[in-house]
Amino acid sequence: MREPFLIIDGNSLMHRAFHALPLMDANGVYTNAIHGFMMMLLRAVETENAAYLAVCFDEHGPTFRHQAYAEYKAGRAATPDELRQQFGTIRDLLDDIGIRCYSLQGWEADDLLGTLSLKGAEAGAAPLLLTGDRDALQLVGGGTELLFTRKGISETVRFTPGKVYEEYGFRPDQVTDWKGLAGDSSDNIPGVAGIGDKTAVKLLQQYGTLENVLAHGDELKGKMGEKLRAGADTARMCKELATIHRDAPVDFRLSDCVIPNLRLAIPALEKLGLRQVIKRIEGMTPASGNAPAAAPAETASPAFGEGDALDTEEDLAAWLRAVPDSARPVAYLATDAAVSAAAQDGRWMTVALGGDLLTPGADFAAVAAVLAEDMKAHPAIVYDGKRLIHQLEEQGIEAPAAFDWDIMLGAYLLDPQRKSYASQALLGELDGDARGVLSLAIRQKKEVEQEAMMPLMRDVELPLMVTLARMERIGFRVDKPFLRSLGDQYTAEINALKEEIYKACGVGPFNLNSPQQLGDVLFEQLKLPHGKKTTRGYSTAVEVLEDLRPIAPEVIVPLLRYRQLVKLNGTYVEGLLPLTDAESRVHSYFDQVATATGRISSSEPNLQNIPVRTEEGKEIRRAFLPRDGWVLVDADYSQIELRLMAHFSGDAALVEAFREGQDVHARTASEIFDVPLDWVTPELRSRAKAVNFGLIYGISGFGLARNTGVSRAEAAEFIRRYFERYPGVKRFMDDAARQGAENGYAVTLMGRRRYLPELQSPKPAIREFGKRAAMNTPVQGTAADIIKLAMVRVDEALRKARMRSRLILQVHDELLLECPPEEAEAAAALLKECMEGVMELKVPLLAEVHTGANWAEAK
DNA sequence: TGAGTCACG
DNA sequence: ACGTACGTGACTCAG
Repeated sequence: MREPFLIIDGNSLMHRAFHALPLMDANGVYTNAIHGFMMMLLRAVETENAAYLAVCFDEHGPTFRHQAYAEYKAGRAATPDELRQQFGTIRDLLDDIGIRCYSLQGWEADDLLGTLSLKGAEAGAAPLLLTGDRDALQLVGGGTELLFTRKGISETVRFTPGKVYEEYGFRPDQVTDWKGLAGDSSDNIPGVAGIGDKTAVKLLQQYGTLENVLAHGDELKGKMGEKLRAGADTARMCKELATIHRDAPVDFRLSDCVIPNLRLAIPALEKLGLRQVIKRIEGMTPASGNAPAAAPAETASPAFGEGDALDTEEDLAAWLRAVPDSARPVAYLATDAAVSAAAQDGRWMTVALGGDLLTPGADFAAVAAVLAEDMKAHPAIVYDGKRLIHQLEEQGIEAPAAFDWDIMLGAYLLDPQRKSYASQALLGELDGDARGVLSLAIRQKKEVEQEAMMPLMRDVELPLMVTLARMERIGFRVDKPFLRSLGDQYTAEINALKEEIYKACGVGPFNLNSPQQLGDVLFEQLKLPHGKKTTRGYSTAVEVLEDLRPIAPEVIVPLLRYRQLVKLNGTYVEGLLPLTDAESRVHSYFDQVATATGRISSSEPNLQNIPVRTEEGKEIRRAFLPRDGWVLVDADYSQIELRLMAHFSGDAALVEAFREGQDVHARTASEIFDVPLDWVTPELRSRAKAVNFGLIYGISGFGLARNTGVSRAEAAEFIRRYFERYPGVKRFMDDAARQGAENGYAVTLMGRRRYLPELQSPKPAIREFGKRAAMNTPVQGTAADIIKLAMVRVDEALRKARMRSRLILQVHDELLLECPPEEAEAAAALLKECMEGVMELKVPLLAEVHTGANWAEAK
């Protein structure tokens, strides 16, 4: 299926928008035409589901070929200053976003439209012109269609050849003939004096072309004949003037026109005050506009059948041998049905997979072996390389240790908030084709480079992908008998608690797991005072129940215990056991593209939320074991987020606390409660700790109060005192929020970005949320950068030292190794070294290491 | 499928 | 003038 290639006449649309909209300005810069232009562009991209986009402009300056036409155009009213300025701004804006613009000295924008539509169709796309210039109707046909703007900027009409005829009574190729005869006052083309639209159409319907009309001029009687003979030369000239030339010497590659992430426009649009446009971008579904699609091969390999179902792994091997180094890296995509490859010179091939009589095709293992061999020698461009590694290893094939690029990771770095990184969402129509992977990768590399995230990709995300794949494959051993016996204890106690609760409530059995039914019993039947309400009824969350404990302990105490045990049993015993493999190991999936801040997430099972805070919960950790006879070595960063706060803010007191190795919460307590360090009580320290947490989350008095139980006034006072004592931190927080608003995104130490459209919201609550995210993201995100880099270093160091110890888990600020006992000491030292030495900050990084026979012991 | 709850950093 | 701590995933109920 041909993918829509939207080609916009920039001059036409800017004029159209300028005249349709009242003048608007932001700090003295006029913006009405830009606003209108962007709205038209976005609507067309979205409704047409465009995969490619180009914008053409006139290039003013010396003209040669079209001098006559230019002179005519010069006869038009000069472009007003208020519009002229906007042309410069829109060009910069489009460049910023990465939308391909074409302009060529001596050529009009519509010549470029004509040329690009021809080339686009040749390259396999479906060109769609967007313009308000009727001349362009002549370009319709041969696969090209046209959207003609109508009614200001709000509507367009779609022209196919049939629609042109229906509307005007002549074919697209007769547009110039028509203009030669009837002229076009808006274009300063006179046509033949005395011949108007209707007559021109009649003549063309009879004679076909202008030349033929003139040749038969003698046959025409009366006034019309005279007019024609008199105006013949003018008519020929007018036709020439109206003719669009489709041979402009443009440097065109369809892959250059892949639509970039339009969110990139947000910071610049914000500066221009174009909120409506921003909203429009935010409202777009990822599949439109944000879904860079792929270029079909511009020159397909003649030597090998493209997508020929009979191609084999030998054909792939031969194809690969024929790929010159200059055409590498090669992109690969493996789906259930096929493996395809595409090279930088446009050559590509597909090997269909099969394996039974109904679906003949190559054997995946055989194709995969060829693929892996090539990837080892030449790092490749892939989609979801981690999955590919697993696919290869399942076939007993050694996977490559490095990749050139992964478009899933690329898409994540460029927009970590996307809902989906499914190949369908990234590649659109070309899903399933390596050519799509290749062209998207090319686009992404440019953007990642532009946004200074290349080191993050190269040194962190790409190698980490390989490390995570290994961690997933290795897994974490679980003590099943121990877990089962825990489960039995929980179940017995849960059943007893159930009875106790029913009895205490004085009502028959009801579903304790239903917040609705529980709320009904507690607050309607027992008439206990209710706290906050939820959409469905009363909240039965722990905070609420805790408050009820003194009022109705006979119900609440067993209920809280019940809740705790049900959680432990359901999630961590019964949830975990079915996930173990034949070796009693669980293989968590580490999602590298899941979070907005750069952290990884863990699922099936989630090993990042195994209980630790309560003694009851900690028991679960005893069920996590190293390989038989080995030990676990665990290391966690001490206060990494507060240390980063110290680093970023440079705040003297905070930096000093860490450099001196002080107990930072105690120091904070001493500062804000104005007592000597030695006098800090556990109570004061715990309050100060809450304040420190609050800071990391983007502090608010309300939040601090709610979380610590102190009054709002007290919370506000704590914060006031904190900022008084730590003015550098205050400055950092304010700067973070301000920069978030100015740039439209928050950024980490390694350049990872998170876009913050919330800061543009008209709703204050949403904007406040945006501010907190702007303050938290650099801290949480940099911590993520740091531990990710440490993981890569640890993995590398272990292999270099030829150790058998291996990384098996990451929990945000914690790494876990399983080690042969004789390596434990060395592994612990290596782990500490890698984690602390990962980068040099204004304060030292500290990692605390422990060894144990199970996870509880190693903490 | 979304809301509520709760486990973690 | 407004409702809130930041970031996740699993389980359960109920529509």
